Amino acid sequence: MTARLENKKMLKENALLDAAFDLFARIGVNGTTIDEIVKKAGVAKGTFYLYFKDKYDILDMVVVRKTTALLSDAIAAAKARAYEDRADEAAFFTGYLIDQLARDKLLMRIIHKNLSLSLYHKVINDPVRGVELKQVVEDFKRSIQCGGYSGQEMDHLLFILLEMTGSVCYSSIINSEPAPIETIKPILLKTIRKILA
Amino acid sequence: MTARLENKKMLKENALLDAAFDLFARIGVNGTTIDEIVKKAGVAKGTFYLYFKDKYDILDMVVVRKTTALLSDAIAAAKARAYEDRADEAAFFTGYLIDQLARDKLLMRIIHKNLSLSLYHKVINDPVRGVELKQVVEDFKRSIQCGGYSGQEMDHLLFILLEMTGSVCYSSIINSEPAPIETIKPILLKTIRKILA
Amino acid sequence: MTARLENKKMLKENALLDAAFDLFARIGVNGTTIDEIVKKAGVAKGTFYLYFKDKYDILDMVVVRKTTALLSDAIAAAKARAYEDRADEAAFFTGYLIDQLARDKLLMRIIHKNLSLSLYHKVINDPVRGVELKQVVEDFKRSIQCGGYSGQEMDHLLFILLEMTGSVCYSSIINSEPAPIETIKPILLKTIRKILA
Amino acid sequence: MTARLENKKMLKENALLDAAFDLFARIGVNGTTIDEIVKKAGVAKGTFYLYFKDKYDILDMVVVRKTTALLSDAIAAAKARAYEDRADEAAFFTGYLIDQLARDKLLMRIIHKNLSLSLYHKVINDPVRGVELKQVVEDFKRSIQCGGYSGQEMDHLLFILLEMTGSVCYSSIINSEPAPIETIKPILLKTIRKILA
DNA sequence: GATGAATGAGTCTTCATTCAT
DNA sequence: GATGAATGAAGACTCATTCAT
Repeated sequence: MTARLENKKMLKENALLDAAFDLFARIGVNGTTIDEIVKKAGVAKGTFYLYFKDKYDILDMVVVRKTTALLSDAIAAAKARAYEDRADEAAFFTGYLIDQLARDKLLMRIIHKNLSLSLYHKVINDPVRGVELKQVVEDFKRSIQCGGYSGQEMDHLLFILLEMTGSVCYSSIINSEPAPIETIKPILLKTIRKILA
Repeated sequence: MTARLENKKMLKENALLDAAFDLFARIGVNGTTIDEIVKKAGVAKGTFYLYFKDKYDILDMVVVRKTTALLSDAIAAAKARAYEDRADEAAFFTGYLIDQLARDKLLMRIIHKNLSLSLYHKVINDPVRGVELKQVVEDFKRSIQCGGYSGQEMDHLLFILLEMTGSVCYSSIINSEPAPIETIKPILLKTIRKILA
Repeated sequence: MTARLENKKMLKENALLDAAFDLFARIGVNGTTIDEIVKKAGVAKGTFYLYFKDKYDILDMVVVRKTTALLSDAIAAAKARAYEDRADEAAFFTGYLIDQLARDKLLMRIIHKNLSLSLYHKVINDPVRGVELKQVVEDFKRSIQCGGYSGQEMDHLLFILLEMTGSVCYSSIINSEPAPIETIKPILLKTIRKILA
Repeated sequence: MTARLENKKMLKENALLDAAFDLFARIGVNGTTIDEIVKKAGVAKGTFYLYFKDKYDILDMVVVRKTTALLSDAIAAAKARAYEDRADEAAFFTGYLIDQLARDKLLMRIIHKNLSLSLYHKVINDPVRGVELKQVVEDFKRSIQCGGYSGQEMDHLLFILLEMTGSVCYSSIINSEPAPIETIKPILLKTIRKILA
């Protein structure tokens, strides 16, 4: 296949992924039909099945793509700062993610509702960008070593922090509950700091 | 209407609620059809619409009922202990809830996936048991007054603790991720203690 | 059965007939459910079936009752005038009916859409008021004897006049099409006069 | 799309329209189900919704199609006769329509029961055949100018004549009430002539 | 590869009718 | 007679998936 044709193929696939992302985030996965996706993408219905098995297949692709892009972005931003202290870098990293998600509510919705652990592993094991991601996780763990948690506990603590951050941000960003993210963010960071103290 | 008839009506409604709870928790709300609910409940299809508007109506009823029962239960257990210290009582309360949810995975699933804030308010404003619930919330807040948070922040902190506990327990109890609840529980409680320190 | 009890029965039946008339005229026969009728009438669903076989049974009753009342009324009004000339009486009779129907659109709707010939015969053969009605018909026929129609033709002409009047009035009264009844009525009467000339 | 495919599409749509026409006329609109229509048309249920919104959508299409064909036909027949006198042409036109409807009872039923004014306007404003139709209406009006009606009244008179003709023919053709159309037709024409005298 | 017409299983929802109380 | 809870057949509509072109 020529590069040009390859390109045309990618165009269709991307159009479908973009359309699906928007509809899933706005209407919800259940409320979205294949018909709406292909119409929004401007391709024929049959074309959908050339690229994806079904609705949940494209959902996974969407989530992986968006999550990878988000994390990749955060890594690049953090690297640009060239922090010497691992803890500072981790803090910046977290804050950066919160800010991104606060800005893009659709992204927040999609990721929080559909990022399962299996998809997370798909992201982390991506041959291209997985390496950097794993590095970030390691850095993060090293930065919290001083909190009084054992090595084994630390893995779990990271998970607790992620779950806490994720679900609190979701409620705050999407529903302004119990308050807008501007109000919640400092309290959240203060709490994280207390945990890591 | 005679008491006997009234009773028969409640039997049908309860059969529907029980059937719906089980199916929602096992198969998921979307995967469950009205047909399955009525078949499991042993009533005719039309009977469903005698008591509920649609699937989401009965879902709300199920969640409210189960949440109310769970909290009511926890309150009774806490009162039986007659704690003098508010913090001790709050700790027991939290632990009791975790244990209950660990024991009943279906309950964990239903509540975590479907307890919205509006439904929470329905529970808390129940004329019969809402009073006690509000008292528990107040007690909890008083018990964490020493954590270095302002009055306003404290409300938000309670929310953060709830979200953290809820989402971590869900993952741990349902998927044993990142570890079984027996492993996670002490780390979670340790973390809460650090936050409130 | 005592008169009092008999009376209570009639109350229910009348409540049902009144409710049905209103709903049929407003929502249409197909759009109306038994449930709505009994709710509006304030009786239990089962009670409906004590008095009527189904929706179309009560519809017939409603139409016969309303048509009989309307014609009875017109006859009484015509008699009160004590016309000497049959043609004058017939003209008054027709005008009276048009005015009544123009005033009561629901009545117009019910009668035009549901007065079949079989129901008309039920009305005309009513043992109590049928005699007067037949007399009116005979009077009418005699009054148009001069129009150049044979005896056989005259029966059919009466029908033509009724159909013309009925369908034109319906459209005019209900939809103001092609113009309001005030505009149409004189043209219609002028036309009838030309036919009978 | 190829002409062949386009053709196959039209076949399905036509099959549905034909099936619907027959069922509506025979069983009535309310008595007819989508299921019966698709079964008779030999297409799948989903196909129905590809072409029509619901039962009332296809009903409108059927009525417009049939009415347009009928009038188109009558115009062609009248033109073939090349009448010099407008009144003669109008008389032929009316008679032609009555004969057609007497021959095709289903057509009579569908048109009389479902040709609303809004649909009539759809027919009359058809870009292809609407022009001729409007011409016929104008010719008709000019032909009755001598009846002693003012210009404004004439519009309404045309409506009165149409309503009279339509409802009388319906009863006579469908129910032979008060007599078969062969008997009624001359009386009806005689009456029309008297009105226009 | 791309298309989009066609399919029909699957679901929801309504409502006339029954019958135990 | 009166009630109204219960029924389940009937019907409308959706939508993922296929396949001939």
